[in-house]
Amino acid sequence: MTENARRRSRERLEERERGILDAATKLFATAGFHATSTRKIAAAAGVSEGTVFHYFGSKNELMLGILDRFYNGVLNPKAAEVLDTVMDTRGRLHAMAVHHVSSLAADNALMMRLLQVYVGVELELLGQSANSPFRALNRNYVGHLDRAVREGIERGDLRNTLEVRPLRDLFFGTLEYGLRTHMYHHGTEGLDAYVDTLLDPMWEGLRDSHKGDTDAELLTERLEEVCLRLERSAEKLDRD
Amino acid sequence: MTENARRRSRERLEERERGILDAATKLFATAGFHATSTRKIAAAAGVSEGTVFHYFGSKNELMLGILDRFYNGVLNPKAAEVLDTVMDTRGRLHAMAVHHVSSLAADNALMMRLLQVYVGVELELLGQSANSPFRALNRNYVGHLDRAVREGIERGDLRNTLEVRPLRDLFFGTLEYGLRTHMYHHGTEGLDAYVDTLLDPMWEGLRDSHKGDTDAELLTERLEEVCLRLERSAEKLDRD
Amino acid sequence: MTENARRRSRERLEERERGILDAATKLFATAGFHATSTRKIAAAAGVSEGTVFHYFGSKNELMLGILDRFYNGVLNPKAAEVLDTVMDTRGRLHAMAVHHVSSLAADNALMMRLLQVYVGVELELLGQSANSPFRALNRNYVGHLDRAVREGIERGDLRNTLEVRPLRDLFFGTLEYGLRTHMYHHGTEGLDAYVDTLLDPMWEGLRDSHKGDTDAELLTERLEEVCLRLERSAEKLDRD
Amino acid sequence: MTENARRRSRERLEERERGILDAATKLFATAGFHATSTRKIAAAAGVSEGTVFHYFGSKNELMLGILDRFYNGVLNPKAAEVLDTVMDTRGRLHAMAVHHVSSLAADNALMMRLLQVYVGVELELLGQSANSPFRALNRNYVGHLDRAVREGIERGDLRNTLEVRPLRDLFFGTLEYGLRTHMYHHGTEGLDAYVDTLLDPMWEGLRDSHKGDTDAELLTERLEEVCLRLERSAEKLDRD
DNA sequence: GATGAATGAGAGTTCATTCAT
DNA sequence: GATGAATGAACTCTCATTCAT
Repeated sequence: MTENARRRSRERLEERERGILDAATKLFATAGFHATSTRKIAAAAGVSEGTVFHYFGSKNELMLGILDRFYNGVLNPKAAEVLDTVMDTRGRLHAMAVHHVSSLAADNALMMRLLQVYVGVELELLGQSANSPFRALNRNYVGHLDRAVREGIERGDLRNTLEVRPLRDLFFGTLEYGLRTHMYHHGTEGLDAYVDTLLDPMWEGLRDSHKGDTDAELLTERLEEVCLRLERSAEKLDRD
Repeated sequence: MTENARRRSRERLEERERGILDAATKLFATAGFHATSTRKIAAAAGVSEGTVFHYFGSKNELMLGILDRFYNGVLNPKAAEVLDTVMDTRGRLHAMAVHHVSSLAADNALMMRLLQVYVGVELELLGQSANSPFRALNRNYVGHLDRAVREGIERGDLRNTLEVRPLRDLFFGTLEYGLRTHMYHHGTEGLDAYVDTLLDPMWEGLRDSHKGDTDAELLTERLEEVCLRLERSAEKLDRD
Repeated sequence: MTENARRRSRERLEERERGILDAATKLFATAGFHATSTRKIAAAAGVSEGTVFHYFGSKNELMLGILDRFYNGVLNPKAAEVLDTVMDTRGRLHAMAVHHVSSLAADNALMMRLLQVYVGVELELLGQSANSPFRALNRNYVGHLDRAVREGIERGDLRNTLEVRPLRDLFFGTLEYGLRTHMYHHGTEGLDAYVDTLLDPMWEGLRDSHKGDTDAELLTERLEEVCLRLERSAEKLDRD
Repeated sequence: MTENARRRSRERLEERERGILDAATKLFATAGFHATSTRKIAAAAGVSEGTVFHYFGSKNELMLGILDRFYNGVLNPKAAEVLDTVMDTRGRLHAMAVHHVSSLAADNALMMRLLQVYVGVELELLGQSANSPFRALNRNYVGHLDRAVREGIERGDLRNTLEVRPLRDLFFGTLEYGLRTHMYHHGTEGLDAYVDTLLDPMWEGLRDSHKGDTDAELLTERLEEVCLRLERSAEKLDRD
């Protein structure tokens, strides 16, 4: 076999594998894991049923193949890039949030649903064993946020009382829940702006607020707000 | 049939229904929806397979029955009670958070897993239609947080720039994600304390931080209270 | 439910079970275990596939059900009866041999083939574990021959040098091998006569021919012993 | 291509064929025919799946290849040798029995199990057609016993009332059944001694006991045998 | 000659659901 | 009202075999 032929052959294999993964991703995300038969996947990928098992061994490994591709092909590379490029803490959190949300939302939110789907599957298949391959993938990815937070505290951007675990929960919990509800109502439209909206109060809760404010400035701000409300009340009374 | 007999009979029915719900709840949460056959549920509840269908019509309706009992029997009553009893905003958020988390964590985290489980199921059965009975249950429950937030803003406890939707995401997203990771590592132990840890940065991000640092701020607060009273009066006039 | 109805119901169940066993017996014996699908069995028995599994749980248990019915329903009862009725040793062996062979040969030799079939199946499924249910069935049945032999020796009908294990091998090995070859050539025709042909030399080898020894024979024995000793000496020299 | 190269090439082919046969023999005997996939055989033999089919065409032909090698490579040559070397009937039967049993028992009883396995397979594949290649192999081998018996009768060593077919059944049936039970309990240990134990009563049933109706005749006979044996010993001593 | 990717028919088994009793 | 036997469609997965390379 010539060198060329071998390369062409390997490309064909990878193309098939990709095709099966694509089909399975779409179907799992659309209809759920259990409602998607291997037959349907094979048909959607344009291969025979046997081929699916030739490539992935079992339906579960196929699911893991999808997750693996997503974490190691999309999430991790971009997260690492963000940390290498952006330096200020707020910018990092923002970039990671946008990246996280938009990755999950890509392809019509396939992956987001897929992750939800997988939680249930994992429960049935693996209990919640710490050795689950999915846990490993996730642990790896979450490490990027940890680094951003650690360095943010070192630089004095974040309160030094923050612990890393609650922060993970605050960050990913908010983003994923928020993504879910936002997409439920508006799809991917305005998603980036919504991430900002979510990040604002979060940032307020995280940043080291001792930096910079003077009492006078604070006071002014507050008084202005009170005025505003009083004016509104006055208007209301006027209307009646 | 005497009145007594009729009552006894009705009690028996309700007891059976409860038994089936209990068995199904435990099994679904432990092993997942698909991995739990109706046969197992019947066996665990000590009834025949046919009886399960007599009471619930289908496996899906059984699942909905579980969720309904949980929302309307546990979540909603307690949430309403919190709002009626506790008045200050931070206390309300705290009480609701603790309530939410501990309800989900009760019975060895059965319900938490169950909700996860259900997301996948719903996807398979109903797509993501807005008419899903589960959505209705959830919408209803989430309303309690909305009220707490709305009133918190009115009182000036929360920034008036906050919108209700992102807040829901921040609140429930953080709590559920946090509950998941906490229980994964430590079970229910130290859960309440962990809720505090999660709530602290959240609160910092939500509360109207201009309150209170200096004498001037105290003065501001007094002004705000006056403002609030005026607002309420205005509303009263408005309603009448 | 009336008493009558219950009985009728139980009869129906047993009839179905019998029907499935019959169909499976015929198919397994005709085509082999692996070449017979559960689908075919269900069709032959006139029930649905699910029903087969309702009654027997798995294909293997179905096989065991067949063997159990054969051993406990046919072989054992008749063997016990023989031992209770016939008293002289030769008659017993003869009756048991005829019974064994004709039971195996009944139904167009279904059972004989079935046993052959099963040996292979058992190998694949159970290794050759001593706990195999099939071993238990067989051990039980073989006990009848053991008894006949033991009592035969006690009465002086059989040589008292005979051990029970080699005897089992001689008896059943000859009969089954013989049955196989006979049926291969002639079917069941002349089977009983053939059993006699097999039994004759066997009996000669088993019976206590010393009944009736003379002094001359004793002398011969002594000569043989001497001979043996000489031979051994020769061998020793040979080896050195 | 040079002569040498051609030879080397042919050797490689035969080596491969042998490798596949060895692997398949071990796997079939260990796990059974159906439980052994061609994939496993290929892996065990260190070749690709396609190669197995290049050499043997199908799984069944592979099985036949194994049996053929066993009969024509092991059983037949030795049986022929026995008949050419040993002359007295009892010695011949004994040598053949030991040979038969120990061949079957070699390699951890692989072949014995294999034959059991094959019976089931044959049933499924070929029905019981007389043309089966396996029958032919077996018929051929059994011929050796037939010859020993025929000549034994001619010499007056065996009763002239014996027919050849029942004798085959007695001989092979007892040996194979006995081998099975012996190995089940004790493996190959003490196998030769056990063959003697089986052969003793068999011989008693087969030999012409009329030789020696009178004591004098018996005595003569025995003495002749002793002479014969002594002569053999003498020859042996001579050779050294 | 050797490979191993691809096939697709068919296997055993499960399961929610029905309905006669 | 309660039962549980009966169903049959659908499932995941295996496998001997083929054939382009």
